[in-house]
Amino acid sequence: MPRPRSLQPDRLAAAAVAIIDRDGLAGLTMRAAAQELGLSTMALYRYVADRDELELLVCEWVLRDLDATVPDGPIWTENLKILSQRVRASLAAHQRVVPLLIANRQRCHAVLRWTESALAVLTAAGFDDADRVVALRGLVAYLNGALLQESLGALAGPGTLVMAALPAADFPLLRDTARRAGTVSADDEFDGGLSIVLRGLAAMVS
Amino acid sequence: MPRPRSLQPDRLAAAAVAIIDRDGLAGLTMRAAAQELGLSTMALYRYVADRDELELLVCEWVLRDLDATVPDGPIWTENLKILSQRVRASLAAHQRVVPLLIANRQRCHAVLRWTESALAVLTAAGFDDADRVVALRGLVAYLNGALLQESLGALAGPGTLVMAALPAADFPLLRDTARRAGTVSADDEFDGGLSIVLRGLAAMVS
DNA sequence: ACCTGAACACCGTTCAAGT
DNA sequence: ACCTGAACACCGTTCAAGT
Repeated sequence: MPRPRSLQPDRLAAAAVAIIDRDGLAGLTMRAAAQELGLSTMALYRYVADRDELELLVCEWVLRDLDATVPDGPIWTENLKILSQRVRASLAAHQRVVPLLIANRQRCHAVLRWTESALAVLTAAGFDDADRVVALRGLVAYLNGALLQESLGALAGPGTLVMAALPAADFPLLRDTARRAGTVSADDEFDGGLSIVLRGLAAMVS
Repeated sequence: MPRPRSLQPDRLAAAAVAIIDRDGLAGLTMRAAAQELGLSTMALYRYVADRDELELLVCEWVLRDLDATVPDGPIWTENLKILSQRVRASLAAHQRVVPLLIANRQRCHAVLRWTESALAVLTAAGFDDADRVVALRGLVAYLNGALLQESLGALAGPGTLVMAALPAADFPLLRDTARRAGTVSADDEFDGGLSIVLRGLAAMVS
């Protein structure tokens, strides 16, 4: 009579995410995850082959509720905006997972489904061949970069404060811009950058 | 009579970069760096306080020849393009350093000087206040994302091949786009994405 | 069938000692 | 003043053993 598994893969992923949210990416170790679940370290290897697989589990779990259906509004740039904001919303509560998502972007099923939908919007807008490749990769590059920047520290975080304290003689504009940065909300920054990319894409097909 | 230091900080950085180029980021350890230089591990701590400082040294070394002067061509988007391409050119031979650069973006002197110049171009183009913050961060988000994508694997790399082998029933567009991706050069991809962002920026001031 | 604990080959870093 | 080696508290993972 087989003893039932004491764990759902879901619970393992949730525990790992809880650790990341609490202690950061560096806090996620096989030992810490096992302890969070009240298991021995080696018990985890019954559920994942190695640490890499645990990280993939984390990615899928964080995006488990991501709506990857194609928005069908009349303006295609708005549809891309909706898709982009859905990703950001899913990650809002688990920002520090972002580096794992970038590393697993080609293996994570949720990401692949999202990408298929983004391509559907681009295709309907008239992109094809090399243009579609460049458009998708350009959008994804912005998303990855913007989400990563947010995950590494808020616009008003300590790094920006250091720049705000730079000598005015050497870095007048950077110093001034860093000071101004504190007044821009994270939402406005993301949406503003996204609008730049979307306007650039629109210029590509017109 | 003080014994002369057996090492220039430059040589330490160069050795660390050589390891990264050869064995990847994971290959860079304090022990490996010391061995590369024929020193004991602990000798390194006479030159850097910790591993973090070694990584900062790597960032400065890789960008040591980065020209951060402000291009003074008549078209400001072209000037931003030149600045962006200079960064990519500096990193071309050391792509795997990119994650370290992103992590140290607010401490690396070479990055700060570059950013000051990018801001000079944006300011001359008429950006100010919150618009300038959003414009800079949008451009930097694209650059970071694009350079990181390149550093994690070529457009024609194994990850793309996996996507090209996806089931046509579930991922028709992604599969097709991944197949097409192999025909787009890394240069064209980067420049194409950059053009999207620059056109979007131009639309912001007109 | 599922879980555990010891052990191995690694990390970064502290500390006391050598020349 | 500069460098070394042992040691400590960590990693991920292998393997043999327990129930």
